[in-house]
Amino acid sequence: MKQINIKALAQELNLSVSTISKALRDSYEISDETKHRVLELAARLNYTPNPYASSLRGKKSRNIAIVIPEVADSFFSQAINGIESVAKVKGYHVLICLTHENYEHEQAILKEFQSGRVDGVLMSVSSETANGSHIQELITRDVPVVFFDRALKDVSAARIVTDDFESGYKATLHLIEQGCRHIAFLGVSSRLSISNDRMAGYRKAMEEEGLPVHETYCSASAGENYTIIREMLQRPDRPDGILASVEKLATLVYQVCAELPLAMPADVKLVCFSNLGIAAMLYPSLTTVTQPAFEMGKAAAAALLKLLEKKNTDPAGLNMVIPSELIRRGSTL
Amino acid sequence: MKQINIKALAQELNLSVSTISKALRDSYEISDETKHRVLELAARLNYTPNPYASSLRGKKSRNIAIVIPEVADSFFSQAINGIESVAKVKGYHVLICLTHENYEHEQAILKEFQSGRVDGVLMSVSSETANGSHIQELITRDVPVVFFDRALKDVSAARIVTDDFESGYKATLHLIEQGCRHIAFLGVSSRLSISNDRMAGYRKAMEEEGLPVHETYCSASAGENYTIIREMLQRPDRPDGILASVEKLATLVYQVCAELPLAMPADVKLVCFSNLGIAAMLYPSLTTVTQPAFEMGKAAAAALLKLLEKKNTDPAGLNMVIPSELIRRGSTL
DNA sequence: TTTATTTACGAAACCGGTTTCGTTATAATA
DNA sequence: TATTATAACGAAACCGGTTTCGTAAATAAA
Repeated sequence: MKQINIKALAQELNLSVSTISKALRDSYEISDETKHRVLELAARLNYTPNPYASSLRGKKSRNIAIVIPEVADSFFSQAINGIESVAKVKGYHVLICLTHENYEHEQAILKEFQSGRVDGVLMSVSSETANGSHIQELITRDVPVVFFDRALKDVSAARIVTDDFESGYKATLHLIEQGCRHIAFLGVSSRLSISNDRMAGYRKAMEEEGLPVHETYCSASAGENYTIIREMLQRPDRPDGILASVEKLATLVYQVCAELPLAMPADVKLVCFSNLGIAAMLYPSLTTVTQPAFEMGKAAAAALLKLLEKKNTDPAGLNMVIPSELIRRGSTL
Repeated sequence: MKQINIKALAQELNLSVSTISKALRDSYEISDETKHRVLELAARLNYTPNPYASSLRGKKSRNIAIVIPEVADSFFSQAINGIESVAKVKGYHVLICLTHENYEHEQAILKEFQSGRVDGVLMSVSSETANGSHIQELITRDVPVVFFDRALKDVSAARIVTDDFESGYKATLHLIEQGCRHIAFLGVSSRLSISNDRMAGYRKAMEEEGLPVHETYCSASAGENYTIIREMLQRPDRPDGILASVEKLATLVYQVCAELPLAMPADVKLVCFSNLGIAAMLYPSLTTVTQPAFEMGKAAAAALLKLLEKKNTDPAGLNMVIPSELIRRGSTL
């Protein structure tokens, strides 16, 4: 089947391609009657404009990218829905790009974006990302970037985050109140603001109570993390409380506890940053720090669109901190 | 910052744009020395080709689309990873488009694809989708489509599915063996093959045992589904077994049972089609029919790429049925 | 030496919209 | 009536790569 393009419409109506283009874009130069004829024919022939042609000429793709570590995570999948909900009404398409927590992947993806493939980027950096030169490079080339959740401190871009420090602090206090004395913090990366801030909140709470801090970093590999958690819980001085900074780690704690076995919450209490809808149906039900994922996605997309629409906006003015909620459930009670 | 394009490279090296283009594409027409100079400069200036320009000229976007109802679902998020893993090695980009189980959304998305935005489409149709004219139209315009998991029977396209009938049959037999007599099937749509086939397997098992069938359709709205399930479980003749065809419904069953309260598995036993990694940590742990999501994604992407590379391939020859696995856990034992 | 090939490159058309800059009627104003 | 403004449209440049075709110089074959 032959693709119908603007030229085909022009021939059919005995008009020029420029007239068709203007009619489709509702230009004042075209009479209402002609516009009507063009629109009618376009609808009848099921005409769909070639997005690459307009992007090439107009230097605008009307695409925005979401760069995230993975989709199989309740926070990210809900954030995607939030982003998509605002992008759609503004006529933007969304490209989802996965880094799989890998720095090289992230670099390669952002490098590609220098080509003009997208007008702007929403990102949550990978746990391996140590510096933001690849992000800064993109911003230098006039592709605005908005961080959501996982931001880098050495890049000046808008950031939509939660109150990570306070959440870490409150979650730790909650564990302490429930009687924990050896509380371990499971982070994902020493470079990540979310991990650092949550850990700082944890550390403050521990130090206020004069308790020793145990900070452990996990990797992107579920297998390695399993080993780390298992060894940690097998030691004689094993923790009686765990604060896990990402959802993936909570599953492993449940698994290891079931295997050893250790009873939750009697032997070990667990709090996890998570947006899992079924947290309440786990055994025991999981105490979570739940982030406003959908709202964060919406806010991040709104910030990016503001940057795209008015170039002279100060990114720092778009920063937002949206509070998380500590939901106490069986794993700590 | 000025975008560097092929013309900039040409001026810098005192060559023509065609020579640069050929050098970058490793054409035999260009001497090794010139190629080397071009590659070196391109790397030094961080040149990234404009994908829209090549797509426009070449009529190939090297983009494939994944059209699915949602991302917040363990099956789809794992399938995405499978698709992405094969697309990446073949140099294709992946666009994820969400229908939110809405037919109009799905139609609009596919209509857009008539523009040449993507070279091919992988899709799992929405639960509202009753007929495949929008899909057929796309295929007519030479955009190949491959179904994965949720296929439409009236569209002739390659389909990568699981053994839905057998899975439904086995899951139902399992419930019967565990003593259930009033087993309800929770489907998502009477038009969907997965729902129909699973239901047919359920019906066969029930009829073989001379048991009455109870088929209920749920919608895309969690609120409505909650009401449906709650009313079903409050009736005097409430089911003592449930076979849920999608993950979202299982969560609601847990919730309703906790509220009424009904004990699982004593009062109600539950089997659900799901890929949730934490199914084993639920209370009670969830008996699942687990699909090979990652493998299905890989197979679907491989089939699509085969269609893209050799036009004359028969779609029907690419069909695959990959078996699911019934994993017996606490909710039925 | 003459002719045929090969090598290495450039000019220009092309992809399909968008936009600028005419141009020709017609209407409005002086 | 002469002049200006306006309405409605077309021709062509343009976006940045890709590809076809042509060509000059170097090399090989006759």
